[in-house]
Parts: sequence; structure tokens; C-alpha cells
Amino acid sequence: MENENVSKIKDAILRNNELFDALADLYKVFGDGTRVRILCALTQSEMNVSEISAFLDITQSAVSHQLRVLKTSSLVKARRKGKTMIYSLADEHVRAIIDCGMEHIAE
Amino acid sequence: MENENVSKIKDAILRNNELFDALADLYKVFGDGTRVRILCALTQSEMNVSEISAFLDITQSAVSHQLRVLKTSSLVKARRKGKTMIYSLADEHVRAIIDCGMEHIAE
DNA sequence: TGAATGTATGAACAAATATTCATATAACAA
DNA sequence: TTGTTATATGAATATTTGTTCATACATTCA
Repeated sequence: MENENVSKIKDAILRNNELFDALADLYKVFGDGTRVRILCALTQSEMNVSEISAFLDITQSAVSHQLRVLKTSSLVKARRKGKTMIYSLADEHVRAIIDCGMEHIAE
Repeated sequence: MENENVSKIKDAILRNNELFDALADLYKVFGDGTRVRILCALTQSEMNVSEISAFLDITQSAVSHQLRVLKTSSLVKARRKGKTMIYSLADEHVRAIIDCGMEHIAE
């Protein structure tokens, strides 16, 4: 079992703990119902905070807190429009990751 | 890119909180460094508990606890071989999800 | 300016969760 | 059977984390 290949893999993994933590941290962001709802909503259309709050029936404060997490993780981006902040997905990776998980669930 | 099936699933999810939570729960499992390490290790080769423990330098107990989480979520499967339990990835979705996240991090 | 609206944020609390330690269970060997 | 190795599990603990509440900040409009 402990052949040469495994040794190489082991070395790679042990030397890349930061990579795995980064990966875990990324998934951690997706691992919350509120954030997933927000992200899924934004796959349909960009929205401002009030719209997200109403659409998902989550308090404005909770939405805002979670949007901050999502923005810090570079999963969403925001632009101001008058008094409102309009949020949208940061890039297509977000959509891809969501679709990936959905396909797993769909089976 | 985005096939009809995925679109339908997405629409369904936007109207079904249970599915939201299912998606979040799936990602929650990936959202822990220990579990991601275990899963990544298993993408290379099946292993028994002791091997995983030594390989990743995590206590046997912690590995066992997390393997239970992974098995409950149907991300890994196990078979007995004498005194040992050999764990492997449950299916190709696991690999796909990991790759998906890796691509996002890679940029 | 002041009032109103939209959003962000800090503190506090509650709930979830990962690890450790001790111990139980399972399979094998002598 | 007894001892040994491999794995699982329960309880306790410490962290992390999501929500709420109150309030601050930002922008527009009268």
C-alpha cells in the first residue's frame, strides 16, 4: 500500500495544507442555507439587499451579514446605485460550484 | 454549459427550502479541513483508517469520527478486510466537486 | 438642513461542531 | 480463552458561527 505513488501523494498533501484549508474555507461558505439561498437567487438575477431580503424572507441584517461573508470570499460583487447596493455573482465559478452540488443532490 | 436539467433543479430549489438545506448540508461536509484532506487522499487510492491517520497525521479517533460523517453523507463507502476497514470514495461526484472547488481556488 | 430610506456593523446569545480522552466493540492469532 | 490490533463511539470541552437587536453610516429628497 505504501508504494512510491502513495509517497508522492502524501508529500504533496502534507506540503499543501494551506491549499486544503483554502478549499475547505471555500466550501464552508457554501455550507450555510442562507448563503446558498442568496447565491442561488443571484444566479437568476442581480438584486439589491432589500430585494434579497424580501425574496428569501430573511431579515435585512442577516442578509447583510452574509453578503459580507460572500463578498469577502469573492463570491459576490457589489455596486452602489443610489441608496441601494446591487449584488451579483462574482464570476461563473460560483454558478459552476452550485450546479456541481445540485447534480450530486439530484441523483 | 448549463443544461435543462440543472435549470429545473435550480427553479425547484428556489421554491423549496429543504433542497436549499440539502445543498448547504452537502457543502458543509466539504467545509472542514480534515474531511477535505481525507477525501482528497481517497481520490488517489482507497485506504484503511490507520493509513489515513498516519498519512494525514490526524489521530485515529478524529479520522474515525470524520469518516462517519463522510459515510453518513454518502461521500465515502467502507468495506471490511479482516481487522481493518477500507474506505473509498462513494462515487465520481465527490471527485467532481473537489475539482470544481480547486478550479476556483486556482485562479 | 432635516427626515426618510437603504445598508452595514458590533455585541450578545444560542446553536452547531471538531477534537480529545477514555473506553467499547470487532477480528484475529497464539 | 486470552491477548493484541484495528476501529468505533460517547462524553466533555473549546471554538466557531449565525441570528437578533440596536444603532451607525450613507444617500436622496423635501
